[in-house]
Amino acid sequence: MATPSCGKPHDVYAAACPCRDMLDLLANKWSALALGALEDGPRRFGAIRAKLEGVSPKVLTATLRRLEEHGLVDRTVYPAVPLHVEYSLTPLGQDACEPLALLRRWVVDNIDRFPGSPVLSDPSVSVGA
Amino acid sequence: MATPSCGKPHDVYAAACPCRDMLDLLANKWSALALGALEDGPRRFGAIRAKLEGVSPKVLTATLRRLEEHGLVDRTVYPAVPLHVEYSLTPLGQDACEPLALLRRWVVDNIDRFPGSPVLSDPSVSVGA
DNA sequence: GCTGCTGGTATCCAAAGGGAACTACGATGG
DNA sequence: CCATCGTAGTTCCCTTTGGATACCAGCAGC
Repeated sequence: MATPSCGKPHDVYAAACPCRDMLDLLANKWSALALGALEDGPRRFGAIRAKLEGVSPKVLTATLRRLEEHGLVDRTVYPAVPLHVEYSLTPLGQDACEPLALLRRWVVDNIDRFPGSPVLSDPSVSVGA
Repeated sequence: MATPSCGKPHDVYAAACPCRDMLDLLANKWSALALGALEDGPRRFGAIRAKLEGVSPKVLTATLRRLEEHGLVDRTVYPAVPLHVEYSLTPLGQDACEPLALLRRWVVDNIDRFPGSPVLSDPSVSVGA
């Protein structure tokens, strides 16, 4: 159990607990995807951008910087000729990937159960064809 | 493994996949907290609001409506005198709680590893005393 | 000197988040 | 009769974040 220095147990439901900020950081679409993109090893900005389809460079930069600030990713610049920047997970970031990977996976595995998926209501579409 | 009816595997990294929307819904601070607040059974609006310290009624309403729309929670109105509204998890919502609970728990368990936690840099505070 | 590659900023606009006050409803009660 | 309370929101306004597009810097090669 968390043994906080503040003398009371950490609780994501408490507004003042730093947990709240961490949850806000991790419980975020782009953070969850970006960390997942680094699971297989370091990646360059362009590669992450390509993997996270639809992310704008501004938002991706902001997301990565925020993750870096909180010690979840490392940013390494190789000042070679075409400039080369690599992002990688810190040990903490790797650990954080586990629950996020489970969440991403749960979504993928259960998406067809959601109402509103055009999928469910139309048996005529070729299933698994 | 997800066997999507669309013929190709679902992928949260694909911009066009409905998974993206689901991830956006679940990978959200207030959604994660609100679903967790309903894990122990139905709760009333006021109770949820009290548990999720710091949430404004506007945002809570929006969050719950969005979860309801996507079939994760049920909203039941008891038109008694003082008006009574209960929110509860659907089976899908209950399932979604598992990965979210793991995430919340990971945050609580690992918060002290984060740099920037005032905690780490000050051994004078009684840790686990 | 122009193009291309890489890794971003700058700019602008729309959407979401957040705080505080206000509404509707009927019971209760002075 | 009017005021007050409790519940569950809604409305307003402002700030923050997200998102799309355009542009910039440094250097290789042509």
